[in-house]
Amino acid sequence: MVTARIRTDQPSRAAHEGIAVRVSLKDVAAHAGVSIKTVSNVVNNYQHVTPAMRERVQRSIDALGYRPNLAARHLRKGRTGIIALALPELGNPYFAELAASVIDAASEHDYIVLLDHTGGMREQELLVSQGFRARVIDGLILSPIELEAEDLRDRAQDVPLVLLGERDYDLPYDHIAIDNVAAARAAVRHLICLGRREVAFIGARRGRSEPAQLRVRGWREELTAAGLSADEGLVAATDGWGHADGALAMNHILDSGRRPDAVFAYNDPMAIGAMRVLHERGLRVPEDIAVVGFDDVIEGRFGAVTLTSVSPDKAAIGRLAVESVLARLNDRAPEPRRIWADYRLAERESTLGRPAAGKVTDV
Amino acid sequence: MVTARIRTDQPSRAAHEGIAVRVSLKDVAAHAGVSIKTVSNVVNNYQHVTPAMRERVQRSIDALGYRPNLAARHLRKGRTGIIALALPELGNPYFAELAASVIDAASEHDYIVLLDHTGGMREQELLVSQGFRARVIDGLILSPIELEAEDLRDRAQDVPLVLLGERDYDLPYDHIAIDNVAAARAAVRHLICLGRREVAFIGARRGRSEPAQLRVRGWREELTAAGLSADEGLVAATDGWGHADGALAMNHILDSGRRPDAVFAYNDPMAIGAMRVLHERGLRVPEDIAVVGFDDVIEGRFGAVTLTSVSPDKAAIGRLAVESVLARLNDRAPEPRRIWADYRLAERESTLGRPAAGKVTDV
DNA sequence: GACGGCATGTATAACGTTGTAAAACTTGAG
DNA sequence: CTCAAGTTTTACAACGTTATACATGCCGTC
Repeated sequence: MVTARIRTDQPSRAAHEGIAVRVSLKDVAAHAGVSIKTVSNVVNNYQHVTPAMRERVQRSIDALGYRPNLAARHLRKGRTGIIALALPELGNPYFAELAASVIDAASEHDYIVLLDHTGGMREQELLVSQGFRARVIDGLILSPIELEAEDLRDRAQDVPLVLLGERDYDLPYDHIAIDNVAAARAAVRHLICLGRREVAFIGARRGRSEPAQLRVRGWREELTAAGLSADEGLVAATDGWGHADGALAMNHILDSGRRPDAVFAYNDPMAIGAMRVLHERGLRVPEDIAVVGFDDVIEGRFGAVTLTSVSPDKAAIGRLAVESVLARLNDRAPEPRRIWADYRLAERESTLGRPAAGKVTDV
Repeated sequence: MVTARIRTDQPSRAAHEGIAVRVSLKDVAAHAGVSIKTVSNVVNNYQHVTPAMRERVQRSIDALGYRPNLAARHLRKGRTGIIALALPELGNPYFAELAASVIDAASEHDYIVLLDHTGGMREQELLVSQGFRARVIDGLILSPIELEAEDLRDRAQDVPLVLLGERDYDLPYDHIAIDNVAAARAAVRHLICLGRREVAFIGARRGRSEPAQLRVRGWREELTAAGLSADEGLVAATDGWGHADGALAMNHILDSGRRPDAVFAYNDPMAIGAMRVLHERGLRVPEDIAVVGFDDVIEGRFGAVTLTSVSPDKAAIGRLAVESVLARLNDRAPEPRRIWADYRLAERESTLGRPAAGKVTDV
């Protein structure tokens, strides 16, 4: 069969007219009357090329509209220029914002991001970590939820892996996170300083125990340190981490007859779900119950009651994750590191004495 | 330099121990004592392979832990198995949810999604549409904001392009969207049926005119059809489409001395930003001012006042987009089509007579 | 029992790129 | 002028895969 490729005398014109033309180094070389490798040298900014030659070849490149074939380059070099980012859920705005920050950071290094989501399910996380979902990647940034250390232990080390988030493995991989225990303690301390004495925790994960563990621990430690009781009856387990889960958990606590004067939620959507329930039940935030969330997502700043939240430096996390992956790719790979990103506590109406009045706060 | 590849007598064992081993068809062929192509045939489920041979080769594949090299396959076949999805913003939960739906749909066809975001900036959209940001893709799904028709007209037709969203081009590309004019009219009609007479529109785009145009048009048409005046003084232009922009716009309208009895916002985040302002100014929703948003993002269901919103069928949009791209890839390419996705109006507290009481609504 | 036809397996040549090594030029010193 | 020591360019062989075309073996049939 005749190859379906279209060649014209004036490919540049053809290209301009929108006809598919694939131009290879070979074509450029022929056009410029030099060898393929010389063209390659020009394309790759090889040092020893005379300005005259560079000029001449560049002219042909422009004329033909040549663009390197990445598949071939990849096959040859073993690099794709793609890193994968696997997150539990895109629906959670925290992860969406994180994804944006990773994409931007990667793009600064001329890397492109392949995005995947696991739903926080071990099965999916396993597939991702072993590269079965995306097999064209130079590196992987994974934010695991259910994955166990053992799942990662016998992973083929083909592509470098960087872990994100709250899970705490003892494994030879870079891990980027904020200090969850300290951050949780800061949040709870803030509540205690407001005079709250019964602080509920919403969002311990039902079933497998690990996720949220660190934040629960922070909650427990801080209460204990303050001489208050860390009453496990005030810890509400949930199946997921969405608004609805927060609402369910809040209802559950209130239905059990408890009346905490503060709630610390695993994340913002859950805190907002909880606030909705409080509103429905006629409980005032923060007068009756103060609420603190985690992640500082944008929507927390625009509710009827704006939400106090632990605010991780998402931009830094994205940047650090990308840099870690690329460092390992380029063999500048030091010992596996635990990298702590910054965070702060963004205080808003949900923990203030007086609720809103005036202008939109803290945008 | 010696190639860094490690080969052992028992690669499977090595793989299990996490040592990087790259196994090619050649290795499998040697191991099974057959030709490379035969192994390839097995891998590709070629029809004419005896069960015995298939069995034997498969055994070698498993033993060596062979996995096809996608770069090579791509180079040979001209396909990557990757489609790109370029959205304006991931921070907007609508787009995040849409991304999730595209990823899922793609994964059903064994395709992987490369995600990019343009910030809604023409420059970025141009780069994306011409494939300068991602050059390893089989197809592109783009949700443009500022891009003009002319920008797409002289695009090289290398990879199929499918357009998403409100922009309305007369170009030979598939376009998937809901009927924005009709949806906007439905939203405004709903407000009118509630007895509202002064309906403001928030979110006409400042500067370049196109985006939001269809929704503004729907607003205008429906008001006119109802015999009401489509007062352009009630249309607030904004720079972006976030919560803060909605808040600014709402403030702007109120500061101008107008007191509309309803607000129709370009999207949910803007509607929520507007509601926050109304709350700060002591105006009640819906009693004083009813609010309708667009996109039906999850957070609209958990505010103190839940938000009525136009709810596009995001799953369908994602699915249709992926199917369109793949159809065009496989040459089953009919005439460029405009495909309408479903939508409905999700009615909630922000347009009800009486606000919440009872349970979390409509999750 | 040779022969067409079919099912099965194989050798080889691409795909477009870059690394290596060697060839072809410069240049400047003796 | 020659030759050594650069600098610049070239030829060629990979990278791992699949398409093509061909070789083989096995039927049943004339």
